[in-house]
Order: sequence, then C-alpha cells, then structure tokens
Amino acid sequence: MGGPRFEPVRTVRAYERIVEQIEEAVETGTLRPGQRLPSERELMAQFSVSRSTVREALRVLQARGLVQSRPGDPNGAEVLPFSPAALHKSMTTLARVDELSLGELVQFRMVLDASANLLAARLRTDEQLAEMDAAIGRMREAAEVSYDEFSKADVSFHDAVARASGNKLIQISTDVVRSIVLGLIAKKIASSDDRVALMRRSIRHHEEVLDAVRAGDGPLAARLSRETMYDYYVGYVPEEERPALRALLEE
Amino acid sequence: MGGPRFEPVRTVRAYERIVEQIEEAVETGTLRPGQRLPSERELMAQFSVSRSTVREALRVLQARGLVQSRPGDPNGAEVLPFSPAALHKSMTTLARVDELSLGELVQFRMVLDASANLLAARLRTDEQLAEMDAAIGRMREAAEVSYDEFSKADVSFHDAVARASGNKLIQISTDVVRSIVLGLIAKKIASSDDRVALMRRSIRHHEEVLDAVRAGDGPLAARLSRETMYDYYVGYVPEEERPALRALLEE
DNA sequence: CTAGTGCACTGGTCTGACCAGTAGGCTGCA
DNA sequence: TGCAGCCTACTGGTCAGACCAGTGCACTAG
Repeated sequence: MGGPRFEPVRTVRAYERIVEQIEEAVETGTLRPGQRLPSERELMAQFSVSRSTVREALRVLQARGLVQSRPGDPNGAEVLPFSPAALHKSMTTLARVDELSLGELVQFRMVLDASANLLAARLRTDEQLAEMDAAIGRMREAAEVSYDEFSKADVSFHDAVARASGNKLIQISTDVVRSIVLGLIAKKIASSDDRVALMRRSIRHHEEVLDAVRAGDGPLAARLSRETMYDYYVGYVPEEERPALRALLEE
Repeated sequence: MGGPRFEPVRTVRAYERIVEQIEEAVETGTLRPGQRLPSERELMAQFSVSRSTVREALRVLQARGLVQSRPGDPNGAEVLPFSPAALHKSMTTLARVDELSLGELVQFRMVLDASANLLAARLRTDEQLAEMDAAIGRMREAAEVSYDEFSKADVSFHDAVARASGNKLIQISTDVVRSIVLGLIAKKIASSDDRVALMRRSIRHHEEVLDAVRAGDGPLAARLSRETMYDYYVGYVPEEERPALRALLEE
C-alpha cells in the first residue's frame, strides 16, 4: 500500500504552451502594450511548430484581449493595453444565457454604485465633483430633447463617481454591468410613455446624491444612490424580483 | 454636403462569422450544454470553409468557455454549461498586469461580502444557515492544525453566504475575486508567525457575523463582515492603501 | 522634392496529409 | 451464451506548402 501517488497527466496542446508563454510575457511586463509580436512565420520558427498552431495560439490570445492582429501589417500582432472587453464579453454571455436576471443585474449595480458613492464622498477631487456636476447639467438639457443624450449624460455621471471611488475594479464592473443592463432595457425605456417624468425625477435624485458626495457624507450618498437606481429601474424588474431589490434599501 | 453617409466597413474574418453563429446558437439555447457540435470536418462542410478556419473559430469559442473538444472523441466538441472560468481568467489577467492592487481587490471583496451578508440576513434558508454554521465548525477544528484546511472552511463559509444572497453575480464575483486575493497572499499568510492568533480572531468574527445573519439583522451583518475582512487582510495591504479600506468601514 | 509604382512582406484562407487517440462493432475463444 | 480483445472508422491535433489581398517602404520617374 502507499507507494508514490501519481498525478493525472493532462496532455498539453502545443498551442496552449505558446499561449502560456506569450501570456506570461505580457503579464510580467516583458511584452508591453504597443509592442509587436514577431510575425506568424517568425513565431513558427521560434516555437518550431507549424503556422496553424501559431495561429490557433494567436486566436486564443486575441479572444482574451491580449493581442490584436491586422492583415497586411508589416509588423506582427500588437500587444494591447488591458481592456475590460474580454470581461465584458464573458459577463454578457452569462447574462444572455439567461443565467442572470435583470433583477440580479440591477441589484448588483445598486451595490456597486452605492459603494462607489460611499468612497467618492471621501476621496473625490474637486475636478471630479465638477465632472459630476457637468454631467447632471447635460442630463437636464437632454431630458426634454433626447433620451439617448440623457442616457449618455447619466452614464458619464456614474462613471465619474466610479472613477472617484479610486477603485478600478469597481469602475470596470460598473461599466460592464451597466452596459448590459442598458442593453436589456434601452428599448423599453425609449418607448415608455412616462419617460420624461422618469428622467426629471432621476435628475432630482442625482442632484441629491451629488449634494451628499459634495458634503462628504458617504453613507447618505450610498443610500440615496441605491434609492435613485431602485426608483429608475424597478418598473422594468419583474414583480417577483423586487423584494430582493428592496432588501438593499434597508441598510 | 449631404449625400449618403457611408459607414466604415470592417472586414469580418471568416472564423469570426462562425464564432458568431455558434455563439448565437448557444446563447439563444438552440445549442444546450451537453450537446455536441458536429465534427470539424462536418462543420467545414456546413460553413464551406477550410478546416483551419473552423479550428480557429473553435479555439475562440473554447477560450470563451463555450465549448470544449477532446481528441479522439467520436462526437464533436461539447457545449459547456456556463462557468465563470473565462471571467475568472480575464480578471486574473487584469490583476496580474498589476492594473489591480491588493488594496483594491480586498476593498472589492469587502463590498461584495458585505452586500452578500446584508441580503443573506434577509433571504437565507435554514439549510444555508446550517451550512454556515458547519463551515465555522470546520474552521475551528482546522485552526490548530492546518492553515490550508482553515482557509478552505473559510471559503465555504463565504460561499454559503454568497449563495444565500440569491444573486448569482455576487456569488461569481465573490468567488473570482477571492481566489485572486488568496493567490496573491496565500504564501504570506501560511508563513506568518501569528497566523494562529489571526485564525482564532477570525473565527470569533465569523461567529458574530453569523449571529447577525441568523438574527436577520442585515446592516449589522454587513458591517461586521466588512470589519472581519479588514482585520484579516489589513496586515498584507500596503500602508498607503489602508485609508481607502477604512473608508468602507464608515457606512 | 514629390507623386507614383513596385516589391517584399504581412495575415487570412485553403488543400491535403499524417498521427495518436477513442468508441463501438466484430471476432473468436471459453 | 458471454465476454475479452482486436479492428476499424472515425475524432481532434499538427504539419507542410500554397495562394491571395492587403500594407508599408524604398525606389524611381517626373
């Protein structure tokens, strides 16, 4: 009994080894954004594999948002600066497969936005405050004219808050989840009858939030932002999911 | 002036068209998890492209976690149930490229875990409560023996809370961010001198959190969970990032 | 000095081939 | 009859070599 405990061996495909190596180089900073990879034919020599194998590796890296290639480019594939595109993609998939309901998404936004406001109230700079103020100004102008413009201004307000939170993860997640939510209900809002009233009320709410942020009252800003979002979206969330949203308003 | 406004034409690669089609089928449920794609040679006929093109498309789909293929399998690639693996991958990349600091990650965990507790206090079932209790029991047993076991029990506590929140997005994000944080500091904790004291204190904190959840006091559970996590991780977060963490304790 | 033209290279795609695996049917033995 | 073991027809992974439409650059002709 006993004896050496062998580990199961998973065969590693050649293209995976290539992916690993290049990924490693990017993540450790050996390859920096903007730099170019060697051409496919060059890589094929360096890794001593065929071109198809190199290309499969590049496809994976591209899907992960690490590199991008362009036909005819005399240089090889370009190393990209990190972007949440891949993250966005997989979260969108998650939502589309219907694993995620609108209620969950809105709830998550409430959580993120509230935290962003809480932190922003503490950490915001005066410029960021001015940005938020300007965004509300644009919301006010757009409200009577175009829902699209209003929505853009709204987004830039929340984005300014997220940036002011000082937490890139909050910023990215906010961005990703927001665009998914908007994608799900943009049409409903745009064709809604009372959307003008909704926009006006939303502006008033945003002003209150901003006041709290300006005053440095984080908990208040957080609470108000939750209420703002609840009020704005609750109409589009199925009845049975609303209690879960309301649970967040308790805090 | 005027005239038709032409849109820039982006050339779409053949493999991208294939990716889109299969992705669409998966997301709309035409292809369900467990089902098999036709073999590569079959797909090549259906899409009338070469096998390399088919394979590049499959590599992309695989990188996105939608399908998986196995050599020799008489069926084609398998459609996978959604897993956050791809999400995990891109977030890990984000962290590794050093775009994300430990402070930001811990802060994000505090936000997520607090929300999970807030919701769990409201929505938890008795079984979930029992799971949390059992997890703390295992933490208690493991604390004197093995940090690894303690950590596993700790994870399962937080996971039970996240599940009890009823929000899959919270659950997934928690999972992803936690494993990244643990990956970053596992070694430091394991080799820490006062880790036994740290574990004991952590257990006491977890008990308090659980009490609040059991009592249905969401805000208290949220606050306690933030404090628990702060206390547990603050020692590993660089001095200059700590104020941002403390800002979260205010709420 | 510049406008224009090649050329040498790129990535995208195709064809056709080989290999090592796998599953399922078939064979032949007990 | 039952089953062990082999055969075969597939699978995906990899390779080699080819063509094409783009691109950027050096060179050339004006």
